[in-house]
Amino acid sequence: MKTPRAVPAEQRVRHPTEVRRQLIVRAALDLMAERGISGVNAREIAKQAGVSPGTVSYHFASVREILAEAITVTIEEYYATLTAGIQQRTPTEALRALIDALFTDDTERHWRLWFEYWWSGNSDEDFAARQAARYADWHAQIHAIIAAGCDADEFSCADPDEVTVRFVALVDGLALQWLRGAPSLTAEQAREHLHRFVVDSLMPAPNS
Amino acid sequence: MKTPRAVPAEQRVRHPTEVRRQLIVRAALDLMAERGISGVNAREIAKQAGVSPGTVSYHFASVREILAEAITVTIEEYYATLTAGIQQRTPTEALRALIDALFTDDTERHWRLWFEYWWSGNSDEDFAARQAARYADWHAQIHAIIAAGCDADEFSCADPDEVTVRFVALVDGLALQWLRGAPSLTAEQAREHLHRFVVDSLMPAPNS
Amino acid sequence: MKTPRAVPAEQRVRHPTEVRRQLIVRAALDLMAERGISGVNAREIAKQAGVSPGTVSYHFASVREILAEAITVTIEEYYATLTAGIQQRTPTEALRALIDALFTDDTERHWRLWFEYWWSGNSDEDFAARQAARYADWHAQIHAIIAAGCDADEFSCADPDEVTVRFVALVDGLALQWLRGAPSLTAEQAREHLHRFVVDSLMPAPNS
Amino acid sequence: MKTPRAVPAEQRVRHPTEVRRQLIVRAALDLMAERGISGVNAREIAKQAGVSPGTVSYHFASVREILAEAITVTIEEYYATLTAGIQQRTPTEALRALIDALFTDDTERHWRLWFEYWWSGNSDEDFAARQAARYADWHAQIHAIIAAGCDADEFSCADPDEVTVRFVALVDGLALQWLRGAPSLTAEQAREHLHRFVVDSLMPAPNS
DNA sequence: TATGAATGAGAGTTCATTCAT
DNA sequence: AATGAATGAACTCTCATTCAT
Repeated sequence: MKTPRAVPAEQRVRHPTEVRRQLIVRAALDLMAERGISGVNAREIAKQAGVSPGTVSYHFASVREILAEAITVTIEEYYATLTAGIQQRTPTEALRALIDALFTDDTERHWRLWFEYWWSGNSDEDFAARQAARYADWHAQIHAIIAAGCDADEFSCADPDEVTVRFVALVDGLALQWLRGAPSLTAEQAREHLHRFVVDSLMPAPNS
Repeated sequence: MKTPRAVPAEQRVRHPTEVRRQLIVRAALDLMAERGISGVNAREIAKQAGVSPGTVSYHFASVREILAEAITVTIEEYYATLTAGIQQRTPTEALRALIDALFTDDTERHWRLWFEYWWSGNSDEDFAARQAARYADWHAQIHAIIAAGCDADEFSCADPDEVTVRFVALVDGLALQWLRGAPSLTAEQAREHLHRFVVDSLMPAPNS
Repeated sequence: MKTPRAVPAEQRVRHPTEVRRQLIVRAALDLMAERGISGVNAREIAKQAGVSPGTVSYHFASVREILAEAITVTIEEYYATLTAGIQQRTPTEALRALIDALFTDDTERHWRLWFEYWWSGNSDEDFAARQAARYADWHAQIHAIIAAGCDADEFSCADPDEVTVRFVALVDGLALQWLRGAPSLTAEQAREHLHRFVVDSLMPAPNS
Repeated sequence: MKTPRAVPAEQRVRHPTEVRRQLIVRAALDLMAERGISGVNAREIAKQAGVSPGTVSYHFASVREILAEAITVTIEEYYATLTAGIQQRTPTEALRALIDALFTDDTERHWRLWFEYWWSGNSDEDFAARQAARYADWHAQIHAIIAAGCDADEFSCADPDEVTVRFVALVDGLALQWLRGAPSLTAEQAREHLHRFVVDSLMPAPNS
């Protein structure tokens, strides 16, 4: 998860723009995870990336752009991880895998960056639109799994829409408590709570 | 050791420190609600409060202190409002009143400031400790209502702790979706969802 | 040597201007000795004196004036101490007493303040004139003792003026090394050096 | 996170850091000599150096650092001048050359800056350590000349250590009187006094 | 493509002084 | 005589951005 901090300094390499952009974005991500968004500035990004401030400006129009790009990358990677665990399983297994992937030590960084960035006031319209779409996707994916489970009689659900909203809200709310750290909720506890929620809401006692 | 300036005075209004501090905090809150936390600075606070920058520094040691104070005030007021609606009611009525008070246009500002400040990295240890205590209070209050309802046989609940955690997480998660604005959840929908959650979790069908 | 830091705060007393001025000057001296001249400001002087900033401004036209007054007081006291030890003695005893009074732990504060203030750029013409007169006095006093010793055949000196200049310069130079602290010269060593100087220059071997 | 400004550029001159640092230090020295240390600030240094305030900050971490560097340069140059006149001479000639180099109109600026800075409270530990070493060097150099003179029978001295301390103190004390300007001692008189001191202390009448 | 010295507006903070009370 | 809230210019330092090389 940590980008190596290679800073040759003497033998500076020329990279195609896309490669250099990625290196800079990775450097920015490391800094953001370490010091928080307000602790990141152009000079530090340049130093972390092993290039001069001019190089950073050459490849990006502004620091804002770097941060937005970095957050986008973080979220893409996170969703890719989540989605990867879902494919080709029964709905029950899919939900279990999803919940287990949501809160891990690896994902804490993603959640933290995401929350912090969201409220930092740095997001522009373009970015907001993309994230809204991403969030709708996430919502739809949960809904699809639940609906499939209902269809296959794995789940017994009166209202899949209702359960979806509740599930998504619960995920965000538990994440918040987890990151906030008080009254301390561990990643494991958050996962267990979600598993219980699935059982309670979608798998009622067979004799009822 | 440099010669200082004269003071025109015009129409100086004098206030006791406590009054002036409150005026400055209110000015800061207005700015924070309008422009976000990163859009607030000492000069603007002074202008908004109708005083000179020196006056702000006279009453507060730092801008950070103003922001922390402002957020504290916001939260205190919000919790006071919530708590006011709870007293002297049956548990069922108390929960209903609480939910209706949680998401209103008035409270949006509180939620927004609260989230933004939380992630801004401006909070110090002292502040964090106070907020953790406040959050624990909130948790305890919900738990008390639910437990009282169970004791009075208004609610039927297997595990009050479980329900409390779920309720609190749901509140935060719905608030997040509401403020985030995508996929747009209105305050009314959030309230309705919570009301349904109470019915589902605490008031099962009587014949069961 | 330390002014007590009485700060009643509740029961503030009214003092005649001269008394209040002295209290403020003493407070300023304590601060100057403790933190150096650049570490002293109007607010701190007021706090140390147990009065409000306004009171300081009421009694003094400027901070500069307080500092000048404070240094003047310091020097007056120092010279009074030096002079006290000289009266009614033989020239030899007078010089000995003088040298012993020059460098003591008590006088370090006086020297330090004096040097620091001298170079701080705060001295105005009025102050400079008074200090020049004071310095001429000091010079004359040394000269008088030496001349008296020569007249009384206690000292054998070819040129009293010459010896006076050398003695005065030596005093200042040793003080500088002492305060500077490197290569460490103690107060005792400085005194001994001056005593040897007196013997060398004014009391040659009787058989020569 | 605020939008920055454009740069007019006009006639920007670019220098390697080391060159620019020296130019800034020279500018600071000019100001210090003219207005005293307390009259120097970052803005003025920038203006004097013909650069923007930002450029000053780019090359130095703080104003303090500039002042310390400036004083160091001053002292280095002064000692270099003194030392230059000493080499390859007899001890007698060396001392004469040294004394003549000590007090000249050129060196007044060095003495003044040195004294002023010493008491300004701006010096840090690092600086103090370096200056202590420099002062020890100076002491050692005087001692070496005197000892060489004694060995070569040019000087007749009972105690070279004693004479060294006295010589160094005399130099500082005379400098103080010279710069202080009251009771006015000229550079020429100071030099003459030191020459007489050398004759008195190290070159007694041949018949003794 | 990459550099890094240069920019300058603006940030937070300090502080001697004023003046209504 | 004493207060202390208020002032505002001036301070040092930051930093995203520019541009000649």
